[in-house]
Amino acid sequence: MDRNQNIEKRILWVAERLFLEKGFSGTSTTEIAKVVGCNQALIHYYFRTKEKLFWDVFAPKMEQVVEYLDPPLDESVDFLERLRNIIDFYFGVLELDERLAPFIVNELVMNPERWDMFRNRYLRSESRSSAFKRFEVMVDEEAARGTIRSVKAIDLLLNIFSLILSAFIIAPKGFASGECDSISRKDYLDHRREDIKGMIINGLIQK
Amino acid sequence: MDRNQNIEKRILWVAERLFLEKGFSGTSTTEIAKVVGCNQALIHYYFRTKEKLFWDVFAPKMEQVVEYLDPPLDESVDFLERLRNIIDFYFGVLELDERLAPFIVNELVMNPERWDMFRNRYLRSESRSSAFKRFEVMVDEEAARGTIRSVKAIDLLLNIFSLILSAFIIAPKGFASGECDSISRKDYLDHRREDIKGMIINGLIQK
DNA sequence: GTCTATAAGGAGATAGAC
DNA sequence: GTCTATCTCCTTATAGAC
Repeated sequence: MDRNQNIEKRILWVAERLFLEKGFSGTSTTEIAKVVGCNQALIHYYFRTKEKLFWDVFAPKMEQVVEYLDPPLDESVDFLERLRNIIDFYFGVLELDERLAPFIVNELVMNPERWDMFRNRYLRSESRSSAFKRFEVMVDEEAARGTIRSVKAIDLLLNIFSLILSAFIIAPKGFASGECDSISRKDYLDHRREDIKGMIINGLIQK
Repeated sequence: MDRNQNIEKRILWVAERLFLEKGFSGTSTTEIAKVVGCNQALIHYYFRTKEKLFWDVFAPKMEQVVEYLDPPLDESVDFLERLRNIIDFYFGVLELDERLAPFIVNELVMNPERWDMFRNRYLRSESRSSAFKRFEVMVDEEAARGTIRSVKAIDLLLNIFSLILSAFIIAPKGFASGECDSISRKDYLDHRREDIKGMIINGLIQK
């Protein structure tokens, strides 16, 4: 961290780190101040409340994540390859910062008010639903052509998100009872990514 | 609640409900006392600390969940049918109390010390690992016979747990952006259970 | 066994000096 | 803009009367 940045930015920077690591309620403004190297009153001078600080920290981050919800759809490859790319893409987003998945589940999904706010701010937009519609059309066309079995796009997306999110939530904690203690986290995640792709693709292929 | 039960049991009963609904840190001993109808000091008289109360509440519940980790394996039906039964079984366990999945993620998986404790107490036992070994042998045999594609048992289990847990975590909050607001929660869960079974089974069938 | 009272500490937030 | 001091509230936990 650059100690010469202005304090407001340093507060944002530290708050982001602590919120991600210890959660919102697990982080006190006092602690943020201590790490920043200022006093606790200054946090409130700049951001008034802790909740507002939270949104000031994560609004830009969420914008960025929502950007990612439109993965580049390379039209030159077939549907299954496109799907593989999408999975790689989402997985990659969460891999950029491994604290992101636990954060999303804990602070957004688990917290009704925050989730509503997030949903209204970022998921209800025109571009959002049209992106989903495009995906839906793509899946329906493919099913009609008989290259994949008939599935609803929403179910497919839920399965994909479930598997990817869980890879970062469940697994790091050694859900496998010692099975993945010996291998590195990187290897573990690589393995999960490939297995999830295999799972999804195999589940779609027409028998 | 039977108001005539002894207070110790009523504290356990109330604590369980509040811990499940509002999480451990979101529940104060003061609030538990208020609901029980006694004073807050009594909580500490019986359970000494809040953390000990937590384990006294959930140890029996965890015993029960771990029991369930050995689903009845009906040897008279084929492997895929057995797998369907297993998925139904796990899904049913979480459906018994829908607050259980969020609780497991929030209080156990997300909390390193608790997870270690849970793991050491309940998952590292002899019967636990031998149950997994039996499952592993079953999967390996089936793959060798060629009825399913070759998968590692641990990957299969991770995928199953990921999908089931997420069904209770992600979905209730309307991940689908309005898509599942209109249908009942029961319908939603039924749909997810069937879709997950289809997904897993389809992903296993040999091409 | 159950109570009141209170200790001891931490939280978020604000007032006001500089 | 940054500080100290403080307010108010709430937490877990304990001491001691009954």
